Amino acid sequence: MGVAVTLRDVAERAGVSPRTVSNVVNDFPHVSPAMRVRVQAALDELGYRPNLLARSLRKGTTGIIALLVPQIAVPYFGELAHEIVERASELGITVLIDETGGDSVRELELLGVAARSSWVDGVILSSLGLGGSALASLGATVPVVLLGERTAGTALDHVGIDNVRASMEAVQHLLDSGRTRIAAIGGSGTEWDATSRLRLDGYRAALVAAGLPVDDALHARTPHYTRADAAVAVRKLLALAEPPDALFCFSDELAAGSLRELHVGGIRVPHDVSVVGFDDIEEAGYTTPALTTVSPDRPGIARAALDLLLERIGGSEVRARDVRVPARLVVRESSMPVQTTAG
Amino acid sequence: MGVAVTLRDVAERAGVSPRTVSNVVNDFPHVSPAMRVRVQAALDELGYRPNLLARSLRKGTTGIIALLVPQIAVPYFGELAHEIVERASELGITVLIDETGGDSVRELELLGVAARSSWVDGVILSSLGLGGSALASLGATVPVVLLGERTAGTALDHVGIDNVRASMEAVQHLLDSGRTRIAAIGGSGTEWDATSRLRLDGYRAALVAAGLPVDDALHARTPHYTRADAAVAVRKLLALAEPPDALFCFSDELAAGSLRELHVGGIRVPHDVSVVGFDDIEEAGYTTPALTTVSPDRPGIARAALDLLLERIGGSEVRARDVRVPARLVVRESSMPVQTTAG
DNA sequence: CTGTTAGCGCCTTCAC
DNA sequence: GTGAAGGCGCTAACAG
Repeated sequence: MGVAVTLRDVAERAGVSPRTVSNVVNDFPHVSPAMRVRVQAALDELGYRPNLLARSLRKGTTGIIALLVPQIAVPYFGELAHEIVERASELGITVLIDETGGDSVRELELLGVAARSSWVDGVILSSLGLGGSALASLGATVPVVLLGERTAGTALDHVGIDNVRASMEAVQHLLDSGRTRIAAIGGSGTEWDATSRLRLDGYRAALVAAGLPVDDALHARTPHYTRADAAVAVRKLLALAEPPDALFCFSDELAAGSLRELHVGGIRVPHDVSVVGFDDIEEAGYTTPALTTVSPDRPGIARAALDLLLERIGGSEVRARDVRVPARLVVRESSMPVQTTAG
Repeated sequence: MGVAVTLRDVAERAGVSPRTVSNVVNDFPHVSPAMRVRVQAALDELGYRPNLLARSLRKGTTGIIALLVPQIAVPYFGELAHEIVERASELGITVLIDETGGDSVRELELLGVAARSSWVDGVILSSLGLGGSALASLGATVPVVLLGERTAGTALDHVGIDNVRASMEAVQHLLDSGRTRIAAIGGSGTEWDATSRLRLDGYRAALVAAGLPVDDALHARTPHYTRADAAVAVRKLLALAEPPDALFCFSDELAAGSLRELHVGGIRVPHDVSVVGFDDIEEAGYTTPALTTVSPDRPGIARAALDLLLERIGGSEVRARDVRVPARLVVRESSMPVQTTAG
């Protein structure tokens, strides 16, 4: 497995003390140029690579952060992870990704491990609904930034969008284009799905504001946020005596699944039914028809999350902050006013 | 940041030596039950968590492996990462994910860092085309398993599918359904895209075997494998004097982008043009029409990669192996014989 | 400016 | 069965 070249080996080779070699390696100021050259030569010659493990043990910090997401294969989380990895890389930080499966038990477990094992300097947790009480058991062990909903009360730094507002906007857009029977798709109805609860709130608020009735039959719950879940939901909605003329889906995957199911049912989008999604994943621009969706500022989320985390890691003790990142509605074909989409 | 409870703290608390505590923590055999109980009590009381960093430094192994992929947000890699993370988790291994951007320089750089910094016990590298010569500079520092093409010669363990064969099958399927002007989409034509070269080989071989001419105009290269790349390619192909009646795309994303562009151009799939993709990402089952695609056994890849890697980490010195994982063609609507898809 | 000395927290050979 | 030392490789006090 190759020979481990240590600092001492290099020191001996160069005829100096380990201390001096360390100074050169870490670019410390007070080293004479001549010495620097000499040590550097020995360094190169032996192909020295510092043992990061030993360094971390000594310094008490690793340069690694953990990113905990429900599922890395879910496009939204994949794209989010990409943003975070990219930004972290710029900052010289390595990201360790783990999956929680959206399971709060496993969420806490992983958080606990990450927290106390000293592997990571901090954690970014994209939680589906970790409660504040659950977090109490953790104590203030590692810096944690929460993504998604601020379900942990004000205990943790948080970065997210205004889901209620964004949902209202999306539904308002459907109302503006003349739709009146707008269905909502998504939300498991469990305690651990705070996000969908907020999106549902926004949906209802928009209807109420427009003076429309809130018909519970028009909300189709789904166990998860997948394309497959949407198929079931859409079939149910289409079977109603008064089927909807628009669908507000709580994720783009749900929307994509809905588009497919509508197509299978011979229902034209947006002619017969408009569809709006949520997240603006890459795929949304390439569905048929292209998907109108709520687009959160993902790079902004990554940036804010890392900024907050690094500040905490740096030792900041200010009380938990809540960063609101903008989200805007991207209007594409799936909700275009009907007359403009002859096709 | 919480108080770091060390082994010694626990030892003092229990009135024993650190050695004994260590024995209890690591479930060593020769500890008297009474002692075990006493130490365990102290352990619990103080909330001891071993410092994994120190343990790793001592043992020379971390229980962490690195997964290097071009882009985690690319669905295929996201889904692959999921399989690997899930399987690794079962094995008690943590996965550190990093992105190479498909850049061979960065690939090597990350590999080198991973190799020598002692952070990781091994590396799974999904490379777009790392050359064997490039690897020579690395030396046998860490165990590495290569995914994708076996571009590193026989220096490294490798897991992959038979791209030539799978591509031939896909094209044969198109031929069987009566298509004769079959285009291929994908491949940057650079040195670093071994995968597309093989898929192209398979495509050509199938045509030749069927006695059809290989028309270079029918191969549209793309800079990457994205949906956006496909749009350009499809427009080019449609502008030909004799446009194709089928598209063989080197990724599902290219296929999804193609479907969209064909739709925009008013071309019916599969009536006018059949489309086949590659990878069988989740999305493939939900495009309109649903996508026929080559489906590699992804869990099999994850399993094989981890098995090989763990064996190497365990110290095996056998010469590099090459595991071929099966891939099968999943036929969906986008290539159905025309008469059956009155739509 | 450079060398010496201690540990970071853990595991493990050696004794008892 | 348990205690006492030593060291994994590195960096940070403290001299000099």
